[in-house]
Amino acid sequence: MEERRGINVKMSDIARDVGISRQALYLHFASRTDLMVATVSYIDEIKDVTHRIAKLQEADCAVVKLEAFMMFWGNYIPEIYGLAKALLNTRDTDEAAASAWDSCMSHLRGMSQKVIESIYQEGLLVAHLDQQEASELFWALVSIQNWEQLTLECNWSTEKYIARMTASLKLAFLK
Amino acid sequence: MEERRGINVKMSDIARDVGISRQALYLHFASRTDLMVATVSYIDEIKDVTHRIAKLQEADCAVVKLEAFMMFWGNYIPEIYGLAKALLNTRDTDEAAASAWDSCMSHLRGMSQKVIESIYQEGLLVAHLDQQEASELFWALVSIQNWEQLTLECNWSTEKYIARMTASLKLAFLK
DNA sequence: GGTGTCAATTGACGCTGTGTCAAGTTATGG
DNA sequence: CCATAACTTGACACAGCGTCAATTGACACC
Repeated sequence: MEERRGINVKMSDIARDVGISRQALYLHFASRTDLMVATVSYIDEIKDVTHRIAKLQEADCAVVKLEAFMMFWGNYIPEIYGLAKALLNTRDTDEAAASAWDSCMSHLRGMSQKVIESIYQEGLLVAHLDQQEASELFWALVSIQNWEQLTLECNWSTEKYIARMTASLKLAFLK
Repeated sequence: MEERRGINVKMSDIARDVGISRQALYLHFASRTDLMVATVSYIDEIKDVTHRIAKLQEADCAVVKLEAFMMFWGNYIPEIYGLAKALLNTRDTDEAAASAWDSCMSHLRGMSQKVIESIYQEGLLVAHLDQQEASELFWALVSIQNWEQLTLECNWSTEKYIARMTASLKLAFLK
């Protein structure tokens, strides 16, 4: 998935790489979507995502929290991009893939909300957006699709992505 | 395409709607991708897009140009979203669809560049971004995927999208 | 009225990729 | 030695795209 950036990865490819027959994959996973969903959970566990996210909450001010979030997220996306892309591609034809994606996205949405809430509580949120609007916009701006466009199509490095995005988010949301 | 938002539209569906047989579609279009590409051109022609875009250049200051662009673009996306989505979905498996999409996107990129250039020339561009970086970021922010996320998933109205996005773009790019 | 052309029709087929099924093989532990 | 679990092979159904051959119907032209 990561090698091919989630595109053109067939069950037979996976089986070959793993060293078992295509059919044997179905002894472990009910479907292609099921395999992807299981992989998402596995990666979350492996990379200790829950813990890393919890640590973000320790930031002592909103600006630091925003910066910490972008540091985490900007470095995390490249690690999961292929799988995310594959899930995204499957989403339109497969209900289960759609809800798996939505579930991942709602986590991200929750994180955006936390950041915005923190900004709001320090009285730093720009006047023209309420908390919900700001969260939603923030969520859109840090979406994987935007990362994809900036890094893969515009050749931004991870560092550049993090730096420019962080700066722009500050301008867009902080008074 | 628009009805179903570009998802699950088969050649047989199109043929049935048009009132001819599936196979007859291939007398007019070499492939599904070819049909979509032809439709893109058709729509561009019908909606007089080139003309509407040219008019944007008449704006007499950068801020007005940015506002005019968002007015145009925010109202235009809903009209072409289904087709765009279909093209986007096909992109990963079909080279021709990919380059058709890229061509559309490079138009948008050109428009972003024009807006940013205008801002720069009036000395209003934020200091932490050069012209190219700003264009690329601008392009990402006004992407169809962001529109999709905000309007379809967050239920923003077209007006809300235009208003909030315009305001945020100003904050992010103008001194 | 006959003829040629063009658009469309029907029915069949090949291809890819997912998912299923049945029958047979191999390794391991009791 | 046997039962079980994990895996294998080969075959098949199904959806969707794209192709092909044979046929039909309408229309213009002479």
